[in-house]
Amino acid sequence: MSDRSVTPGSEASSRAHELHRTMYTQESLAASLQFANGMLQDPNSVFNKPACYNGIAAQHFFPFSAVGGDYRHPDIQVADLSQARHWYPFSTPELTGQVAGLTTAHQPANLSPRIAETRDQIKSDIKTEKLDEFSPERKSALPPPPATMAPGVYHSNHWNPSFWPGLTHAPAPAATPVSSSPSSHSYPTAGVFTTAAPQTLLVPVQQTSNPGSSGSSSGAGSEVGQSSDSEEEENLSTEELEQFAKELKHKRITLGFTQADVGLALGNLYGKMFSQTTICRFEALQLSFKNMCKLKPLLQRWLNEAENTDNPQDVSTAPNTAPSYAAYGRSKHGAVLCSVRALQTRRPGWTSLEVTVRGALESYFIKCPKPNTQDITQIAEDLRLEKDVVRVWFCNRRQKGKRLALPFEEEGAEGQYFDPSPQMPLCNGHLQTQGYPGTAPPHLYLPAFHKPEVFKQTLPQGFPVGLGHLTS
DNA sequence: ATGCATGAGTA
DNA sequence: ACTCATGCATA
Repeated sequence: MSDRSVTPGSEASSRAHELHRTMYTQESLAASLQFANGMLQDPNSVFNKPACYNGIAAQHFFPFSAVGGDYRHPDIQVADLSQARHWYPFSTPELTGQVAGLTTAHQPANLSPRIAETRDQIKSDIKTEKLDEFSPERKSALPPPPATMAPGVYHSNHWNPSFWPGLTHAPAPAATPVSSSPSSHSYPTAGVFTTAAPQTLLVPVQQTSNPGSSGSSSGAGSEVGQSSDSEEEENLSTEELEQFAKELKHKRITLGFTQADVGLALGNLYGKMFSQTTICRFEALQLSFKNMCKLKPLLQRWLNEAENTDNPQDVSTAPNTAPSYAAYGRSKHGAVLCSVRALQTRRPGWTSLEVTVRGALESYFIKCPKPNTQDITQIAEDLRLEKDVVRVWFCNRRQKGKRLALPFEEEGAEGQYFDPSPQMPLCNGHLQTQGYPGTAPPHLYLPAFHKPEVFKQTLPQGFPVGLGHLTS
């Protein structure tokens, strides 16, 4: 423990300027009854297909949140709604308190995803609600959300479709109807969901398609919504995905759903839950193309359902009685948490690196994005961190790098972007701090010089890229 | 919205 | 040991 710098809040300052508008606590909510048995399968096992895409070309991230930023317009009222929905106060396990199987009836019975009271009210309550929202009736009869979102508020000028040149999509096992798909086996623990509480699903899962109303979505309407059971995102274009992401966000907000709602709704509808994080990243185009393609059909269908039903909440989380999503999250060991205690305990392995440490890691990363074991050991020693922490940090940094890689490129420039995951030789020689032997030829990996903007997003605010002890 | 983490699949 | 998909915890 001594080698970890646990400094919660250390990031606050660096990100504060970006978070000023996010005044809410994480939106989160209860899962639906059918999960009460605590058998949530590991999401990863559901879709994770081998899909041989390796190397850097394998995964193309959308460079940045093309959608997200559009909602920051102060003059767009809806923006508030994007954060709003907190009718599910139990964002945390401790509040939910319920563990699968222990109890399933503490959740508000009829949580409507509608926009509640006034935004002001919502905001003012946010902090306090966490503690007093066990009242079942609360928000059960919220008025429908004002669908006032102005079309056209989305401009993702930033995102350049060309980031996914010639991508060979990835067939997605996706959107498998809860109970009758040939590919239903894709859901390992399908059994749990097959019963997907028919009652909570007022909308026929198999329906389909087409929703005329939501059609906008992929304007091309190409892939999705076709057949309920086999939505293979074969020919999704980047434009379609981008468009869909916008549409999803827009409509989700208009309908009064939070990202967490959507994630849970997918679980209710299709047996595959997703976290707020994933939905957020989807909307922000921060997932790999392949992943976007995989999720799109599910989201498309949810959207269709949500739009075509009179009771949006029906396609929502139907959260009445289940433990929060968190309760089903993977524990540090990949197992479903099964005790209140566990739920209330903070993740043991969580490491919060100090800003300076992060900066140092960033510097190391600039010099060598892919340190070998020895490098990692060295870095760990230098920074007094556990090797695993360092290793994971680099893994995540590389992953993140892919998302930040192409923000400013224009069409046809794909080849020159900052390559975040080069199969480059290890940079032993670059970590000179300790002067340990290195053999790899020097490779220039100083994106900061090429993409200053990228680093603005990466480095802690005000952090000097060049650390003193890091001779470059 | 994002940092740190897990775990499956893969090379 | 890495990539990738994904999520908890937190800002």
